[in-house]
Amino acid sequence: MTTKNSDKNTETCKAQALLKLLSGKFRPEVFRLSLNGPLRFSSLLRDIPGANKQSLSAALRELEEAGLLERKIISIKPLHVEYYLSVKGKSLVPFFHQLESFGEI
Amino acid sequence: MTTKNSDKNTETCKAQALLKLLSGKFRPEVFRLSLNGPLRFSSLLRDIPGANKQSLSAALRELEEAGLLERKIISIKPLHVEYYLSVKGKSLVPFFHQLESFGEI
DNA sequence: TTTGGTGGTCATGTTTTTTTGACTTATTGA
DNA sequence: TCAATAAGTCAAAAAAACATGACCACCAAA
Repeated sequence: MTTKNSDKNTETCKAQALLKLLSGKFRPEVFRLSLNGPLRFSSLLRDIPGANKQSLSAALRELEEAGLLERKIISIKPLHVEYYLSVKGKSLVPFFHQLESFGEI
Repeated sequence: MTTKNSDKNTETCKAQALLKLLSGKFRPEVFRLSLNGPLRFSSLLRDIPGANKQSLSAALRELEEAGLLERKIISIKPLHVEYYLSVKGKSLVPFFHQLESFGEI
């Protein structure tokens, strides 16, 4: 088939895009922290060592754009925003567990 | 437990290190191409679109240092080198397949 | 109408990664 | 001895990622 090679390339590109998305700064931390429930921007900033607003913001935005996280304004009083794993995001959980176990090989 | 958090951090760090190793330029391609059997430097250079010697060399060296690839000189005629997946490398195969399927979500 | 809290953005530097092009080593065959 | 081929290395430039500090938007209460 002539499509075989191009299909494979597409797969590789997607795998690479996903890998890149997940491996950027603070992304694994955001991911793992969000396993325990919804997260607020300020708490992430506090809880992730060395995190800064700009990178964290970029991480959250990109993960949201990829459909892995969802963003929800929960209060307008002093303005609260929550980030939580989408269904798609939750489907990556076993992947992360696998990754952590591989890390120990 | 006080160890719980540090354990998780260790896991994250290891996962992150592995993510970095696997997500670098051309690494997923090298990985997937090597599923079909041993690879030569020049064929990788040909088959991976946009690949350049330096980055490819770095990818191969790092994957070898991590124990995922093995390097073998197979001929001394015009000097041939083969790269192939180690046992450890092969153990990552399902992980990559999972990644590729996620890429399509 | 000024202050305070939360959740950001923007412009600018700095650091890390990747690319590029010239050079190297080893071996064979002419 | 000289060219050719495979598999690289090295230094420098270019590009991408990341960090920093200043600033903005929104709303409420004082």
